[in-house]
Amino acid sequence: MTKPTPDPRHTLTLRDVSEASGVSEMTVSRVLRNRGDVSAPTREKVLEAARALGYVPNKIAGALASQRVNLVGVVIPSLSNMVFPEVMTGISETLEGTGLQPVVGVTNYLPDREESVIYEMLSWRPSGMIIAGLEHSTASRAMLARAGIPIVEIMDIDGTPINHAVGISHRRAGRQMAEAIIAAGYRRIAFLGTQMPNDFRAKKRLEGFEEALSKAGLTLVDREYYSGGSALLKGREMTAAVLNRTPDVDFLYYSNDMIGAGGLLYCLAQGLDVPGRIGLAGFNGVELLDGLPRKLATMDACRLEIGKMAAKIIAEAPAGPQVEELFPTLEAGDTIRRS
Amino acid sequence: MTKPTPDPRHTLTLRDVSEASGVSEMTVSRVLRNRGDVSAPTREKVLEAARALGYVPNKIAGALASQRVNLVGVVIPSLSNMVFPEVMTGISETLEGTGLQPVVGVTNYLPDREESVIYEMLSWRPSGMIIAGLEHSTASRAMLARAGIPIVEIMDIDGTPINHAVGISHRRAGRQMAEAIIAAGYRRIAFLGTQMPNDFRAKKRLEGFEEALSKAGLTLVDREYYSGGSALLKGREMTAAVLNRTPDVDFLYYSNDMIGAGGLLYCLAQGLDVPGRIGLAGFNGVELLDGLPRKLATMDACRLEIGKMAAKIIAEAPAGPQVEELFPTLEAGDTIRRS
DNA sequence: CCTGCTACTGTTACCGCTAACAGCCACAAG
DNA sequence: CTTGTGGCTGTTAGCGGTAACAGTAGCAGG
Repeated sequence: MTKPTPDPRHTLTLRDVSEASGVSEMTVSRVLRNRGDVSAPTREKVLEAARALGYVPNKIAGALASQRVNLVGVVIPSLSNMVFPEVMTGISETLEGTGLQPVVGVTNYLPDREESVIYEMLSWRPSGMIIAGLEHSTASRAMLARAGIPIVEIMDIDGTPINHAVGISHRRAGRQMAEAIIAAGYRRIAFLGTQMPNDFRAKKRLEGFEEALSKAGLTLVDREYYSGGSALLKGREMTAAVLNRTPDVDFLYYSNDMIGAGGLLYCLAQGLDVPGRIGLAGFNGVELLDGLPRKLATMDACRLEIGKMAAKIIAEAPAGPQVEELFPTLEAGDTIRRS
Repeated sequence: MTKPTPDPRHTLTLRDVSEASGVSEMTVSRVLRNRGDVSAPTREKVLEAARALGYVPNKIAGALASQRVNLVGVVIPSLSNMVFPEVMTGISETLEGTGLQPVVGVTNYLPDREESVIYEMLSWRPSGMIIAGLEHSTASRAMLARAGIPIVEIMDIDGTPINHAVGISHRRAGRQMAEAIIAAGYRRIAFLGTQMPNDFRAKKRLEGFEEALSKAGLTLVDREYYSGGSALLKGREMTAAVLNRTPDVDFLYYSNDMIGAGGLLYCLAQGLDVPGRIGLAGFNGVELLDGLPRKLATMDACRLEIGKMAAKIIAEAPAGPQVEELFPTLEAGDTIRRS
């Protein structure tokens, strides 16, 4: 008489597989991890038993025993703005095949939330962390610094990284855009952006932008902020507000492509001559918008590349700190006058 | 002479905090988890020591010992299409305060990938799983079924759930849209969608749509598929192709709002009378697009609500299976003729 | 025959934490 | 004085795996 089927509600362990296949737990472990030498027949027996039982290894126990966790924490402010999904794609692609796996945490641009997300992630002892931005609470920086794992701060390099960093200079990006706008002959320039005190990158772009303006003896003739809601719609509304308040404005600089697109649609609907009477520019190089009637001027933020390089750094865990600056390209599109 | 500072590279354990504060590891554990009775002064001492050392608990060990993991696996096909981020928002909001935390896995609509994502997640012994769709490989279903945790399949209810399900009937959604279109007097109707054999929900919508057409004695006069690229741009291109090939088409039904928006912009640019000469409709109710010159007809997919209800089921872990059907509302917008 | 080596399998001791239980003390009640 | 009782703290024994090491057998070479 064979042993009765064990309680099917009991979660399986190596011991179950070991008993079912008549070898030690250690051998089962070796088979399932493809590590060490196991004879072909034994291997077959074990795999067969594991499959038959529907055994799923317990990584918690495995990780505790081996002191190795194949997870990489990724901390980003938001998933809904088109920029981070692309970064994630880069990370996933590069991690593929390294045995590492990304785990995402979202902070909604809240420093407190960031701190708790980091804490929570570190408590799972990941093999590395990728975090958007260089601005973190003191506690966050301290936790990361003493975690003893590679930390990569991404998107931005205007500041002091904890360890590694991959990104672009947003300050420079803002400056370059301003220079291009000025060179094209625009002079009465307004800024339209999000009201997010913790979007440091948007803030830096604006700083660089204003810096370049002031170097040319100019200042912003108007500015408008929004928060929440549909970006495209907000872009329309803000644009209407600015045009109404400052009718002689000749350029609108948006903090992102989505509100820029809303503005563009509004200007076209109003029959304004774009880019003759008025020019527009955004930021990000969102592929999503390629189908607009006219191509919005923008700067691509190298998102895919940033994801790939960050993941590469984690996978290779270089000894010394590493800072990689990428250089966005300005795409003038159809909304800046050509000389 | 005081003890020398311990190796700062050594990762901290409860023992370090226990030594630093002069109490047992157990008491430290109790303090850090707020469990059991600990005197106020002891509590203070421990917290102080933990903070000073920068101790981050090891959840791997904790989970193994307590057999409890505060993680909920969420398996979705994609992050870049505006639909799942909103579902995630619903999940996060509801999980907030339950002590549970979502962990996302992305499958890119690939069944093999889905299987490995599920396996990987289950190996961390989460407290529950939320998975998009009802179609999974036999192995996936088996793993989920015997994991002994609540499983919620979301988005769709046209099929047999493993356990719980929350979603809408996509077949019915397609049917309803067709009925509205027919009622508005359109007769020469084309379909434009994605070429994704594994997007079962889009497929079901189309089936329902055609079913309703045929009940009215109609068939699709044209169809066009695409894959990859910028959805807005593809929408334009596909629309151009259909209008070119079938000039007398009078309605374009898109499988999602994004390509629908591209089509809308194209039609408007061509000076076509929308919705007089030609009508358009999409699917999803993407808020993002609210800023378009004209509001595209669509059906909202109840994404936020689905996320919330799924999370609620996980948190409450009801005894019996539970299937929740939600009912999307048709938003006629400005692209279907009003009677 | 012994040695050394390779190929395979088993034993033991943890990994860092928590459940369960066992003290200990002060104080109230009998 | 004994006995409870509640508040607080410590001890012990795992959780389910894996690293490290310890066999064991078979076989080639001297």
